[in-house]
Amino acid sequence: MRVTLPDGTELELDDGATGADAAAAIGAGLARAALAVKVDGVLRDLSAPLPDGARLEIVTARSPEALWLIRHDAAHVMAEAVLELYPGVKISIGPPIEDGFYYDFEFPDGVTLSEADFPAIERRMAEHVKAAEPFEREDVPVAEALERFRAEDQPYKVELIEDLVRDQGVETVSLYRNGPFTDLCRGPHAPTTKTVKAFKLQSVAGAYWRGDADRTMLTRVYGTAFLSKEDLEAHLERLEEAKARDHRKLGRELGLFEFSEVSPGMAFWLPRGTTLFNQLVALMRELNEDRGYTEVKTPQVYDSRLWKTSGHWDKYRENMFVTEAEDRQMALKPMNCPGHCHLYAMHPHSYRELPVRYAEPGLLHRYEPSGTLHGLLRVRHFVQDDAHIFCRDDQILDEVVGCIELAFATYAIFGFDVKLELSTRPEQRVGDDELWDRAEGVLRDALDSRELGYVVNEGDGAFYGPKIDFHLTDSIGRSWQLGTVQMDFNFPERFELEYQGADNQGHRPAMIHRAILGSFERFIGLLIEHYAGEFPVWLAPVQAVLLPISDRHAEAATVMRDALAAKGVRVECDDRSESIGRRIREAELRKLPYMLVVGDREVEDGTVAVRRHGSGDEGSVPLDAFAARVADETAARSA
RNA sequence: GCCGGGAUAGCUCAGCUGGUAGAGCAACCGCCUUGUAAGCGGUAGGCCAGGGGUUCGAGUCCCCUUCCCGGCUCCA
Repeated sequence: MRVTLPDGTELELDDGATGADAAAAIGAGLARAALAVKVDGVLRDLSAPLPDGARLEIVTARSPEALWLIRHDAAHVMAEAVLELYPGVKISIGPPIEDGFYYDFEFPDGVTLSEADFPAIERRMAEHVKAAEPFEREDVPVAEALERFRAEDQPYKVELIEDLVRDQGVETVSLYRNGPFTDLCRGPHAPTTKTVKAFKLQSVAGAYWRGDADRTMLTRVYGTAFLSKEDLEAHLERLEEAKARDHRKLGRELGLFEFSEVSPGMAFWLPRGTTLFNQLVALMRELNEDRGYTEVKTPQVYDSRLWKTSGHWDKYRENMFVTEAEDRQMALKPMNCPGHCHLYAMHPHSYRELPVRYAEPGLLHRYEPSGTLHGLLRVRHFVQDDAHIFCRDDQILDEVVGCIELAFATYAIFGFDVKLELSTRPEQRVGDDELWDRAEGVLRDALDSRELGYVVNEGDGAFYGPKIDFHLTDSIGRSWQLGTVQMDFNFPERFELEYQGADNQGHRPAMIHRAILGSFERFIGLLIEHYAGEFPVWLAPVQAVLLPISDRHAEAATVMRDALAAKGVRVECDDRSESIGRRIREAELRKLPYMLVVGDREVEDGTVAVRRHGSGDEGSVPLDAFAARVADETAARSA
């Protein structure tokens, strides 16, 4: 038999040869370094027989797949150690993930695991790694595997096998054994456990079996593994550095916002944070205005009647703050759409005026589960840069595409690299399937017309329509939704929205919900982490600070401050009797873009000595020139 | 909401197996009058998250509540 190597050369092998044989045929060094093979692009064990005519690639520590492989190995080694240290543990699944691996366990009653238990588990793992236990694959009939895991009292494995039989009709399953530990596993694995030299357990967490909140809560142990101790150390260091960018820490240090027990999940914005917030509101107003949106303002609290019309009372009430006044049931708005629909319906509309685009930086309240709150990234009180477009059928595609383009144009200002998701009809929904077919089709067409890549999240849409979401990851790799474009034929029906057509008849408009930043709160949280608190000039709450060298320069500096402020520069004057070194240090720590030192020379010449954050003294410039520079940078929203 | 872990001065954190709370920074008051990342001295500051219990005695042990952290489910 023969196989083809990545460089195109062909290799002649005995029939039944394995990946290991192939590696050995190429060279002894490669044979030693080989961890697995890729056969026609699929990762396989080194010990698996190769099919004739395969495209073959030897996977070594240098291959991109190597980390995935050894993290999977590490998960098995961890399960092995946990099973030994905690007899009676039930094992479920343990896959490699981005940056590491985890394994989900069910511990016996009364046993809880905490990070304090990690050293003992890690020690046991290290012993198994040192022993270089081979990973041995065995393909066994389903009946035998079931019998085995039933005998071992491993109900999760039994369930997994039963589901494989039911859903995929499998007749055999593969088991992997390392040392005394055997796991149901698709594989592949490295030849032995010895490649798992550099690993670390990181955290324990709860996780529902099969991600189902109605099922058992398992104990998930997260860890990571690398091919070398150096790589592991570097990774742990990166995590430490990421913590320094955490928006919750920077938000407090930079005096942007606070949280308090008296209002969980709702931010208190300090003056500087509010300035930042308002810059973004101004940006969105400008962008919206350029694209034909008109701003509206709608109420906070509505009679439950409105929420019954929209469907929120049925499908969304769990997430709403409900209250009572004058014997009426009222609720704070969790979304702006019903208010906007109601507003649209209050006046007749002609086909000539469509599309109607109502924008509103709308304050929303959502009663989010307590365990999900997370700094500014998940709150109960937030402002959405929301808009609703009411349009004719023939305008839908252009409008959806326009929203997508606005989103990309906006993210480009910040250098955000977003990922797209298309979410389709959920189980909890209003409207018939025909409307959903249409709505999902429009969104797909819009994405395809711009040749945009996206992943599909089946069943993840809003209860009134499918949506395109824009996602961004935070400093430690968690993904958060920013903007959204949602197609909706349901609300126009429920609110009986109409416009008068050229035929003088009433017609139903289509509706598009869209937010670009998503919420200002979440966006600012991500912005803080993105810039590590070093905001560009246009966003910086304080753009410059004047630093008079000594008390005798304070008056001149104060006059300069007022002059700059009059030209729109957000400026402070730090004339405390502290050393200039101290005041520069503090301004640097506050990450202020500009420090303006004023001494004898500057007072004399009407100049300031400009120091840019992070890059030192840039020399003196006339005060007016500095003001012009800041004005330019602010207007351009650059730098 | 669920699982696990936390909560000590404004901030970051000490406080061994129970014996009536400590540091650095910040703050405040002086002095210094300063040329590009910490000048010097002094003062004040805590119902140890809240509530119950065990104990002669609780920041320390137990229970409950609240909030926070890491995940899961859910979501902008």
